[in-house]
Amino acid sequence: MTEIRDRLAKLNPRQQEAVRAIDGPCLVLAGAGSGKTSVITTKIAYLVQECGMKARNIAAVTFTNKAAREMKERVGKMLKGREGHGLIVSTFHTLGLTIIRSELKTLGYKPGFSLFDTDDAKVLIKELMHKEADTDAEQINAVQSQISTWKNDLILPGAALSYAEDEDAQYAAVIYEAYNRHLKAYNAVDFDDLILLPVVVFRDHPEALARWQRRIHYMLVDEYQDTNISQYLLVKMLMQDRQTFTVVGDDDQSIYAWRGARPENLVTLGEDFPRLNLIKLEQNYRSTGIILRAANTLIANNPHVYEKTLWSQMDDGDPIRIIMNRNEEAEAERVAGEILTRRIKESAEWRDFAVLYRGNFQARLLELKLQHYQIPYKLSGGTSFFGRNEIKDAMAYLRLLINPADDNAFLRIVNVPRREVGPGTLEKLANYATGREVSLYAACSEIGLREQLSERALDRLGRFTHTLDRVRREMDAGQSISAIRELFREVDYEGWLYQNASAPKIAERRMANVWILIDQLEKSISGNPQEVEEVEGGEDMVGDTETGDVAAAISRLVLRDILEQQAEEDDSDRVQLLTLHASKGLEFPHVYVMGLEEDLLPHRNSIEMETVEEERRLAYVGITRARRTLVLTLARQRKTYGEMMDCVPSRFLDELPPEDLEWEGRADKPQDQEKKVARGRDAIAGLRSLLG
DNA sequence: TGGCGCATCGTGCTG
DNA sequence: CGATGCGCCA
Repeated sequence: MTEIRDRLAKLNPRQQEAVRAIDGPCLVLAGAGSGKTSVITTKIAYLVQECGMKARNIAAVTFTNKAAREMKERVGKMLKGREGHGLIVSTFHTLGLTIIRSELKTLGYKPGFSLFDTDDAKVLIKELMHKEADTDAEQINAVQSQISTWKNDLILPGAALSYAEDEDAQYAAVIYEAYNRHLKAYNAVDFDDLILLPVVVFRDHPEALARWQRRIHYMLVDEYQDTNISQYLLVKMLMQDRQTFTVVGDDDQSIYAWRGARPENLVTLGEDFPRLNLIKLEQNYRSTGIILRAANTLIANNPHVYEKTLWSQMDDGDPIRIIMNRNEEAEAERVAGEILTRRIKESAEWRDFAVLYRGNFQARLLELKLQHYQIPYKLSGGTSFFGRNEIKDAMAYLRLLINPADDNAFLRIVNVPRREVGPGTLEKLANYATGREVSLYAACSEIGLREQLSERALDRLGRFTHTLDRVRREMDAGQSISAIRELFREVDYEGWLYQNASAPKIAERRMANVWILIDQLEKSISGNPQEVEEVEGGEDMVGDTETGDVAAAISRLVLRDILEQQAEEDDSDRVQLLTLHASKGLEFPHVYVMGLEEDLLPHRNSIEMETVEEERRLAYVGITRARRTLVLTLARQRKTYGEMMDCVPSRFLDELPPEDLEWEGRADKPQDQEKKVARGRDAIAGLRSLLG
């Protein structure tokens, strides 16, 4: 028996059916813990080893880096030698980036384009809005998220302008148009463009689509319920001719509607591909009977398109414990104490425990308690590294080296460290650049600028651009990383950090962060030069010069594709602290979910927006992460914005089967009474606010 | 130009 | 309560 047949034999009948369905479109409705990752990874191996398909013609797409990494690892174990060569396993965004890189010319972009993260985009939108009127942060956020929504829905500025109904939408559409225009001038794209632009280029250039259709013969999409319209179209376009794909999803785990996900894509798929083969995976291999029952009971409160009932052969296991605490500090204390004792009792490892919560801020108190007990933990979702000013500065330097048209990067660092380039100089420079229709960087070396600026100002700008020009030449000569390191020394970025920091230690730390970033860059360039090969016969192939690799690596840094790898390698034995969103796709023997309170889970915004169903799915995701024991905690009082507030237990607690629950810290009847009164009060307050 | 102090506001989730 | 941001003063 071959290895793959052996592997297949270990799957249950439904899973085998899902693996074997290779001739047409296939939708696998996979409940939590039903082994969907096994199905995807086995299917990839099956396609290669049993069906003779080349790995380079297969693309598996996920939503998170973590999921992509895990899948790569599992497939890597199955495919031997060069069998896996050229296989694409990546996030939607990374795939989009690769497509854009291969179709640059068609799209009208230049090599070395910048990738703007949400912060970069915000800076640009803010500037565009300030030209119109005085604006506050809230308006900026509103416009930014509106633009993002349009891009996710594949609505281009022209369409947005003509469809915009009210004045606000009209205004947002005007900014949208200007925003896109500026991005293009900066030779930059944003996160949403990574999906949108491939769809647009495929739509407008059939030969580009054909190139990629020749490259990808079979597609597998994980977490399909999380796709937005643009992502769905991307898959649909690539697969419309061959109709050979497998998408795996679970509408009960759709928790990203807030960022444009369309779980109804599960239904649309059946309409667009009538031959669709629908396979349900309903056997759960993960959780105890009680945990699974609780999950089923909870989610039964939501409407369903596809009915599905998870079952398991596991024992009932321990009851679910619900621990009510005096306040959020007692809650954190309790969770830390629980983990400490339970680890001994169950002779478990630290890594067997996960603490899940709604918002990252909830982790702060817990961290203190864990530190106090000297419990090792790993905090996930730390976007903090890229939020740091020194990292933003460093990224701006890198971007400007690769892409001189990136005015945003230019403006961030032209005077960092101080070069005595003030607002006056910049305004004149900007006016001149606008008039000449060139970038700020290019404008610096134009003769005409001499009439606008003083000798001194010109000299300062010149020194800045000459330094970067020289570094760029060194990079072209193949000395990228050492040239970059030398650049930071030469501009004395460290000195600037020391000047600005309140303590030398802080400056030291910040400089170390910059070196970490550059080390990562170096590793990723020497480690895997081009993760995905370019399409064959692509006339617009990205040259694989070293600067090209640096450019690609920088983009991947922005996508957090590289740095997390580092964190993951350090898979030491630690308690995992995660948001509920970040926990999707993972499992742990012992799970704690904190803060089961109204306004927190469900989140208050979701109550106001009447999207509590998504919060219920979020709770469902949390519950179904647990293999053996599950503990839900809540606080009677919680400090919000520094003010003590009374909390009401989450409605989701009432939706669990009471006989499987074991309450702690709840005085029986009177407490229930109080709860009802409080909830009534809440409802009245809600009504009042509705009536204005 | 820089440093400090006060005020304001938020704190849901991701690539 | 904390972080950020702005404005005022040196």
